[in-house]
Amino acid sequence: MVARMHHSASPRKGRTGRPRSVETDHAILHATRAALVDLGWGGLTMSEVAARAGVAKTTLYRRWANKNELVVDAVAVLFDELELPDRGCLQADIEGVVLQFGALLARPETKTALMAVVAESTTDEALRERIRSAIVDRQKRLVQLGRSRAQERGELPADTPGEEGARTAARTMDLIFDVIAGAIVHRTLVSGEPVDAAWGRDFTALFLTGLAGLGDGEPG
Amino acid sequence: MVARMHHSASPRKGRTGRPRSVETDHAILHATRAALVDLGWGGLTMSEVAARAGVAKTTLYRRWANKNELVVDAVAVLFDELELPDRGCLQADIEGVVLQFGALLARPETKTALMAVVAESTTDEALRERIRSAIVDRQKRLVQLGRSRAQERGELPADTPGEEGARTAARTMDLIFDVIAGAIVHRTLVSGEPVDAAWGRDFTALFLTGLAGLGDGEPG
DNA sequence: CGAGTTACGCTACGGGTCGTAGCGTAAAAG
DNA sequence: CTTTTACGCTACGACCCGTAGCGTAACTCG
Repeated sequence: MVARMHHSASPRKGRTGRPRSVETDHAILHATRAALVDLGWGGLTMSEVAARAGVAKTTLYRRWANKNELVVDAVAVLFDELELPDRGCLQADIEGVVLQFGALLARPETKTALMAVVAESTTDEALRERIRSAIVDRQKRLVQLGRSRAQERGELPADTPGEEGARTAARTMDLIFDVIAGAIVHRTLVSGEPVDAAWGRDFTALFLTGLAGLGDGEPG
Repeated sequence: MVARMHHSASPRKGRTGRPRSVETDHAILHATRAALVDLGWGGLTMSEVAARAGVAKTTLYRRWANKNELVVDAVAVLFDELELPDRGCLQADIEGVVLQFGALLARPETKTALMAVVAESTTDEALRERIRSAIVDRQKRLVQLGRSRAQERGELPADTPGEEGARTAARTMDLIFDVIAGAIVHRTLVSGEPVDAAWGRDFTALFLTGLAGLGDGEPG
């Protein structure tokens, strides 16, 4: 993890000179999200963000090298909202996190920004790493938590001990994550349909029992 | 479906004047994909595409209003490759289409372009519609085909007749589509991992039998 | 307190892209 | 040959990018 000189790793206590204003940090990130809502990704400019934040454009470039990194940080904090309260059973936990993530993606700033930076990350390795540490890892924690919680309840088989078991467990985690997050993202952004309670039930049913077991449930 | 005057709806036989060159069409779309590979979405410019295609920049703007629409059309033809040969059983059919779609998304031009235009489409309704008709609908046809094929085999229950049954069938189709496509896209673009045979098997198992039935299969 | 150090605002700049207008020419239909 | 449309070329104003230079503000250390 290379500690760039960008943004606030920590105020570096033994540091001389005028410190960076954290208020300015927040103002910039907030202005970025607001501009994202109004203008979308393509219409977003550094000048616009600077103007909205009441800050000189040079101040932006002292903290972020380009638009991509700025937007990642601006959006990343939104993912802190994600939580996984214990709802008693695996099905309820999944439905809960699906609706949460769906609501997060329904917000115009995340909707617009997330796919754009992911697209850019395909040709920018540093950006990909920033996205991973700032966003993806936070989501994955939830998957891990939900899975181990279900294992404690006996709803899922415990991991096979040993190196091989750890590998398959990791693979399963990755698969689960891609399926859940991918479906929600695709539903929201590509299909353009809302992730509501009904869809959350349908998805969870498919996810838990598979395609074969689908449609055997209640009609409502 | 508003018929824009853009690109080639059809040569309009009873039309006077010099016709548009279809070679120029292809040259531009090909140049767009090539430039996308080399420069990525952010680095792509209309001037660059025009130069690569050996065409005046004005010719580009006579056919496409902006970068987004050009890229959608340039990438859309790649989705024509998708097919669904009958592999005998539902599981094999799914694994096949998963690998196909994964291979398509592994190509740098699709990888880079797809998410970018989807991101833009969140603030551009016309672009969204263009994506839907040019890309999404082609994929959805495969889902429909695979499902009805499985129903004929008796692997899936037939649709309930009547209006209500049609609605739930449509909902199920949408759900299936979002889950499959979403997982592949997420795996490829966000997680940055390949959609290979092993992952295809794992995903299909999860998709068919659900999370509960996962891990009971063969260890290899 | 003053010296050193860093952050900030402001202005200005070269370089690049955008999307369009204007014009002359090329290729089709009648 | 006339009409109509497509094409290439040039030029243009508008905008954004990212940086340099400079004066000032804020904080630390001696």
